[in-house]
Amino acid sequence: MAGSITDILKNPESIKVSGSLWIESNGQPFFGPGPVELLERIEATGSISMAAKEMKMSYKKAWELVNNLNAQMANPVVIPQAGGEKGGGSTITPEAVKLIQYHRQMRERFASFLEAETARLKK
Amino acid sequence: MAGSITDILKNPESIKVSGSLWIESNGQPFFGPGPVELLERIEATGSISMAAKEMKMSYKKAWELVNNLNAQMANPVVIPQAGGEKGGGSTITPEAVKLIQYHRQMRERFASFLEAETARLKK
DNA sequence: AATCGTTATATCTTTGAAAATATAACGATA
DNA sequence: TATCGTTATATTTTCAAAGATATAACGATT
Repeated sequence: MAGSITDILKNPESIKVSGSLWIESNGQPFFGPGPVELLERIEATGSISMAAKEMKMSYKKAWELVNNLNAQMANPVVIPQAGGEKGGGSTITPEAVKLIQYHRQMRERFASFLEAETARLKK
Repeated sequence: MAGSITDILKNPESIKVSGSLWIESNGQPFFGPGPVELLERIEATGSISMAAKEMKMSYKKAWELVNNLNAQMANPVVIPQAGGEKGGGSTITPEAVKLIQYHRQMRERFASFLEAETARLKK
């Protein structure tokens, strides 16, 4: 529409509003898109190392994410076991499932917000 | 409230939803909080180098931001003059003012969204 | 033409984060 | 007790982004 922001851009059709969303605790981010996917893959594979490999993330980083998550929660979201049959593994707790679900819903609302902002930009 | 996400966190009172917002063109971010502040300071000081210094940003980076902005717009947002009285300087165009205003309003709406999400988290 | 502080650009250096590598500890199973 | 693949942790290496530095070009004013 006349008078919109897109009018003053060189490539009006390729424009959109984008963003990122996360949950902070103690002033620092602890639960964004990365940890969500990691938890989901730990649930699927039963292993931190396999989940990390699937995401092409170093085991170290994955382990740090898990550790940080557990530290912020009243009860752990991942139960790791070093040693045992097949060398060990990790399982996620009901709290983790709850977190994942919540984040997914939140992201849907955020996606709507972004779409609305992108639409607004053009009119 | 019982059953909320905050119940399963170690520090429920310090939790909040946070995020970042920007405008993309051609798939890459070109207008976020940094450029906004830079444009505002160029307007105030009449100089890219002074604006950069105020933000403790290298002149190089500031110049790159300005260049990138100008490249994405149908008409430049910053008019630079090398040489002249006092060595030169830069002014911003009405298009720049429009962009700044729009981004400010957008950020206010985003702040409301984040507050609503933070509130939702706790109930 | 000499001066000024700025814009414009190239090049070198730093440095901090990510990745890669290595190694130890673990515990059920056979 | 030997094996397995995992968790747990430290150390080293790599690499790209940021920063620092240097230099040229610019043009109104004097």
